[in-house]
Amino acid sequence: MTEPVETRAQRKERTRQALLDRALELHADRSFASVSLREVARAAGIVPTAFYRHFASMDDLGVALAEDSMRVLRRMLRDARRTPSAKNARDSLDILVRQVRAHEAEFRFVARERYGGVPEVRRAIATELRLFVSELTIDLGRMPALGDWDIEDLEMAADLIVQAMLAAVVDLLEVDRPGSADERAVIARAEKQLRLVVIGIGGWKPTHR
Amino acid sequence: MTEPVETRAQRKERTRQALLDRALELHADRSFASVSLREVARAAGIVPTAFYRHFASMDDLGVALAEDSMRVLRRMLRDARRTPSAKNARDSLDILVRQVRAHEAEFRFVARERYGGVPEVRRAIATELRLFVSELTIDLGRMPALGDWDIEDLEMAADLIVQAMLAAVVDLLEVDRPGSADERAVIARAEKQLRLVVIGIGGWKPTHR
DNA sequence: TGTACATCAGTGAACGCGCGTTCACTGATGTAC
DNA sequence: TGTACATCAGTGAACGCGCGTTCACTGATGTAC
Repeated sequence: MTEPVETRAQRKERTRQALLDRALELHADRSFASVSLREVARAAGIVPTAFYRHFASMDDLGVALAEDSMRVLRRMLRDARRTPSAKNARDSLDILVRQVRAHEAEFRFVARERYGGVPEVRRAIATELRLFVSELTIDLGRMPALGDWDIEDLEMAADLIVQAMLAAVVDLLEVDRPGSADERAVIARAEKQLRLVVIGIGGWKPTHR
Repeated sequence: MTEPVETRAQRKERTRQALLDRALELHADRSFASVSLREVARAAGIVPTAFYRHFASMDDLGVALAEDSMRVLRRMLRDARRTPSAKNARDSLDILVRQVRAHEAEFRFVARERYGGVPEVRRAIATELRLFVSELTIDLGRMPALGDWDIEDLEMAADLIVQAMLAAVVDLLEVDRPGSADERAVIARAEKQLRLVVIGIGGWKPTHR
């Protein structure tokens, strides 16, 4: 008997990942709700009933997908934090665009299912997005100019930035050709919006303290 | 023979409107894509096959719904324009909140289907939303302080305002009890965000001219 | 005003299809001794 | 190292269901004369 190249657990994990990957792919041009369990199983090369060895339902898989996708966003924030130049709008946008292009499917999932999805998926994304805003809030609070801001004001500014950047991501995903004039226009606008918010922050009168 | 109380055309229009209304209701707690033709027909009190007398498909009905819903948004902008005090953030938010509460279903449709919907619906909403931003851009351009702004910069600011306010609408729709502390927090944050953008606009250095 | 015909919103039977889910199973991998 | 048994990822047949869509129809409303 030759040693097995893969343990049973590894093989199972590979199938699970295949289900997630194929589901994300099938989601590219329609809503997640319209992707069926049978389709995903077929695409992953297993029989429909074997799906249940990995997820209790498509909703369950959707939640896993939401968590995986948000992990990509959070990693991006951590990257940005490690890049000292990321304090200026252009470089921050650069990081964002690079991440979006490297993880189109994940960003598309978050953008599309944030509001349109199954309640369970929507809740998972909302939770993760709130964590994301919290992290950004803390980052903002560390900036010397913002040290005396009320926490609620900081959060409000972080939220505005996240909303604007997420909207830019959606536009970016709808651009047909990366590198086109359309794409440059979207990036330029997002950069201006970011700068506009930063100017607003500079002129803001903190609520109290 | 007594005179008919309603002409055939009027009756047909009533059924058509019933289909739209019921579809919007059924959409309240799930995605539009998961509302079936048969459900809508059933709710409107007609047989499934009679649906085709009014719309070619559910996608077709969805586009009609998108147009109707966006009409509500545009009417709101026109209302705001007629209200002189609407130049301050608090009063603008007031108008928005009142409109959202008066037309929850329509706002919910726009918010949820903007990204998640069937391509055709998404395109319809995107088109109408672009028109909406254009109108707001023109309004901004009329403000004396902004007379020398580049049109692209104005549009960028209008877009940021619309994105932020639409995000506030979504939060508003997810608040369970109108008038609750949650609702007041959402409104307060949206108002601050609007003021932050206005401050940003005040400090903006126009691109050229 | 009365009659004959046209229009057309809504009916009801029927279809084939893909869906999620159940169930008893198989056979390779893993474990205990 | 070899044997006997347990585990469990994946199989395949089967189910009932709601779906969108077709078709020929009905009967009230509308129109032409």
